[in-house]
Amino acid sequence: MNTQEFQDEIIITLPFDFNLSANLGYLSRNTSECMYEVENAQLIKVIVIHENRYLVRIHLNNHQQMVVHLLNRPLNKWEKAGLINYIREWFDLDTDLTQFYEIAQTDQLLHIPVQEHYGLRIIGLSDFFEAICWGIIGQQINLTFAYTLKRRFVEKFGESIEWQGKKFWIFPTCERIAQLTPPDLTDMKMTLKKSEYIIEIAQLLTRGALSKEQLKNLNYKEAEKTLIKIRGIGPWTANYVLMRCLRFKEAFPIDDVGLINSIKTLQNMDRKPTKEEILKLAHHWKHWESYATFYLWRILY
DNA sequence: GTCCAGGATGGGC
DNA sequence: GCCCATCATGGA
Repeated sequence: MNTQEFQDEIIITLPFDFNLSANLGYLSRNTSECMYEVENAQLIKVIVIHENRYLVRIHLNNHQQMVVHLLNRPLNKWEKAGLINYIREWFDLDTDLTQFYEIAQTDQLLHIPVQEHYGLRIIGLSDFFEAICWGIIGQQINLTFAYTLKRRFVEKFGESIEWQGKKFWIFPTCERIAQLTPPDLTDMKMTLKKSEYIIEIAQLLTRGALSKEQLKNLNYKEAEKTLIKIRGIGPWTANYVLMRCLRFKEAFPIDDVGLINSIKTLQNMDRKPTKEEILKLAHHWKHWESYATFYLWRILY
């Protein structure tokens, strides 16, 4: 094999309106995050594609291109193509935001967050199981505690790659979690219900009764209905997963406390807005509800 | 000590 | 279909 077919660096061309610091700003919003590390305008993460693990470091070069360095292994050309696809989807690089920015410019809620975080894209959670677990973990508890629970979960049941004395974690597989019993999770202070939900869903995924590919073939409403039928996944979690993992632009976690509080703040209200009031405000966002929500979150977190 | 948090479920009506 | 008690723990 000709060694010149291998390489450890990839260049990715970015949309003109992409802003790395806006995106790293989102990624560094919580210091307890355990699935990647942000430092000195660089992002380090383990990316898993077809059970292959790539430890990557991402930063910008002087030409506003994304530079991806492989830290644990070289790539052949097929792996390179797969990794580029993964990263383009992760940062939603193939979505044209022109229309969203036009809408936002004249929107009473969105014009401020969009001005402040221009260039931000919805950062994906490509791993379907991770997206569902993160949704369930985050139900009805404050974000700080949610990050603590996720870290315990990942460090107990996930694997890691060591690099320069640091561990970079891989989210636990559904196969691993499918073998657990609820006490394995309640021990780390997850509620019994959430423990049951996560294990049941891991078993669904393991036996192929639910998959990201299956949902990809459905339209938004069908996919939402499919997810909500599953115990532990309600309207909020379904839309969170559809937004961050399946990338439906119209996904809208309208019950989200963060969204509600963000609107309360921006509207200078002395009470929380009702669902009807939010729907009225969101009327102009058609097909961009997910992006609107993501930008509104940035006001608070 | 009190209130709230990136909600969901199952029961009653 | 809507309302509501309950889950359950930690953060502020």
